Amino acid sequence: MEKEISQAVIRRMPRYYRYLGELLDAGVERISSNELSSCMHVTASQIRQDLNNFGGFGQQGYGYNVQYLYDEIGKILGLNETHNVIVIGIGNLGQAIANYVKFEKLGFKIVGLFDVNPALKGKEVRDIPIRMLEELPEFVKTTRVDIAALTLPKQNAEATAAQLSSLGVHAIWNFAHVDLDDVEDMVVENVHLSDSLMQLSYNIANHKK
Amino acid sequence: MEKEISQAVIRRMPRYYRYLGELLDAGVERISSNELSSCMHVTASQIRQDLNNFGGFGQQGYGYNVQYLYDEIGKILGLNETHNVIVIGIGNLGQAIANYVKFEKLGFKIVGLFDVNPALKGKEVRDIPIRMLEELPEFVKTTRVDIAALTLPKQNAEATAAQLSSLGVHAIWNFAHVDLDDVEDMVVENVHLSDSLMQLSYNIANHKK
DNA sequence: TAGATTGTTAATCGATTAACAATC
DNA sequence: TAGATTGTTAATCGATTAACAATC
Repeated sequence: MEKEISQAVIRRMPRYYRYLGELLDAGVERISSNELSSCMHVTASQIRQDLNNFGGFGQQGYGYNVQYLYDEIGKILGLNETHNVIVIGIGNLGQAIANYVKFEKLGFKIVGLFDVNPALKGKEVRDIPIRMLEELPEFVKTTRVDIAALTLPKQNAEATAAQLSSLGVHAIWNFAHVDLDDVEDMVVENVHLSDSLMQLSYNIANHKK
Repeated sequence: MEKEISQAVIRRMPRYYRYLGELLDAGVERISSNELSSCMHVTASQIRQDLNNFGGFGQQGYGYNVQYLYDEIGKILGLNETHNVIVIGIGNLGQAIANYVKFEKLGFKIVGLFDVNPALKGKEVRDIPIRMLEELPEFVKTTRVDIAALTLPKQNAEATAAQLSSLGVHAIWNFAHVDLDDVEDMVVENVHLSDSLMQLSYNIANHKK
């Protein structure tokens, strides 16, 4: 890979993927950057620039083959590989994620659930038993874990992240309201729900009438 | 308000708010943009630029008073007002949101829960009864609703959004995996969890070793 | 007053858009 | 071949960083 691709581009890729999926479902075979532009409300120029970061997927005079482009973007996003996911912190949000079937369709498979609350021990979510966090080191010895979803109180997030790193788990989907940028050798994707809600609140207050 | 403030700036405000809150908890009274810069991993220049979009909150030679700046950012984000929130779609995610106490501390109050599934009718989450979606028009007549959280299948999202608009609810916190940009007179904040997961997947695959 | 640090202007950098030659 | 539409270079726009005068 020559040049680093900006996160601004990466953020748009899943959206392309979604629209192409819908076009596929609708039976559309080919599409031009211009047509895609008008349904996605982005410029055709941006679409072509974004895609050409990864290669030339289109054909002059024709446009893009929807199925082909969909598959290629899937590969770019790493969706050709299955990802094993564990969820740490089985409160409401942790359960919601464990239950979200949609993720499995994208190749993200929940393989383990962990909590520190003994009352939850052995309970199941979608046939997956809740284990105690202390069993984690043992667990990762026998099961590959690609991603840990952290849905736990922020007080415990940093220590857990550090432990995960030492156990060889190097990607975190972080729902705890704390930054984990400092963790050694870790890829982190943050979902800060309260930040999102505050943004909404700002935009409500400053909505141009 | 003179010039529009960019969403890039707005996105950073909740993060400032969080760090200042933590400094407050730690008993810190004043802080310079430089100190804040080093703990937040952003440039001091950006901090000062961001803040000065909204006014001069600091003092030369002193820095910023933490409590004052915290309060001011809270006001900027509209957190001085209480927001009444309804949740539409009481699956796992809807329940998780209804249960998330943290939001109440920020002034977001869950006032109603709605679903289309009759089996849920009358069940309660944190003392709030689940109502049928058809009761929504009646409900908004008696209760102010500032924000609707949409945690429902994407098939129903667009129609529900349109209905909300017609009922006078003009802000949506959207968890459905569909874009709602076209809805008349509506402020939308999207939380696309699967997009976020795909971004993580990309960054795992392209993590520089 | 001297030192520190802001608020703000200017310079740089990067991302988006426009234009067009290449080519299917 | 003519028409369409890409891939890509150049132009523009906006956001970030640097610099410094203002001032507490």
